[in-house]
Amino acid sequence: MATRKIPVLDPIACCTPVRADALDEDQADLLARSFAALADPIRLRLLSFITSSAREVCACDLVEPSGRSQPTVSHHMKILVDAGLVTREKRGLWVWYRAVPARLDALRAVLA
Amino acid sequence: MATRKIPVLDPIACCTPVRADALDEDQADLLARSFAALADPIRLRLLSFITSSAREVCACDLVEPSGRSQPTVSHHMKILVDAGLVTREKRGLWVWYRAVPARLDALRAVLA
DNA sequence: CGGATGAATCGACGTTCGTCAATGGACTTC
DNA sequence: GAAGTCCATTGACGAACGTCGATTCATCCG
Repeated sequence: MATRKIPVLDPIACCTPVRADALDEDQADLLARSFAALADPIRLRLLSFITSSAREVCACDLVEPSGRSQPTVSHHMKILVDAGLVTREKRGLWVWYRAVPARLDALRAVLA
Repeated sequence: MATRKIPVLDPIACCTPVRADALDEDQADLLARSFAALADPIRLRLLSFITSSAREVCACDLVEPSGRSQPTVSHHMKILVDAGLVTREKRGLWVWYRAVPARLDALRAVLA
């Protein structure tokens, strides 16, 4: 397959800020999906656990502090990964998550 | 009543960015509510209609371009107002909405 | 007062979401 | 290869959400 697999990232990074111009339906739909990933307190905390750590974070270190079951945490992490806010890397038996600063920058730019 | 009626605004403006420190549950809850207001394409478009206009916007001018019924638009505007992103002012028979730039700034700061 | 108008509220409906227990899959170790 | 560990997926359930038609509320104007 020759096609790039990052269909969600670019349209947001390039679209005009909310304050400058009215959004069309497609832009609004993409952005809404991104903000929806941030619209849950558990996901915000999971994200902050990762972003506030200098490097990456193991999935096993997210369950206990989040106060949710392992399947629930896995579910929320999938949503964050699908939104492009976090990357997932499996090494051996463990999974490691990293933040995607550029993605946060892009969302921040939309609110300018 | 002597109590201030802006319980949602301040805690967000003063909380630390997601990238710097882990959020506690209360912070995460407040922030999630704010982002949830942005997590719907109709609301994002309604907000952009207002922010992209220099001044205020009449409620009657939001129904047709949004493509939703009047009760639905009213419902979404209430959510935006409750989130502090927009102010609502009734003058005579019409209702006028204004953006709250400081609120967008505060949310932007959280993603820093 | 009485009719007209713009917007909020209500009631109902189908859809999506957050959650967990149970299960399955991938990988390591013995 | 058998047992064990970590994580994802499935299935089910109640709660919350988005939507609209009908109604109510507030305001203006004869």
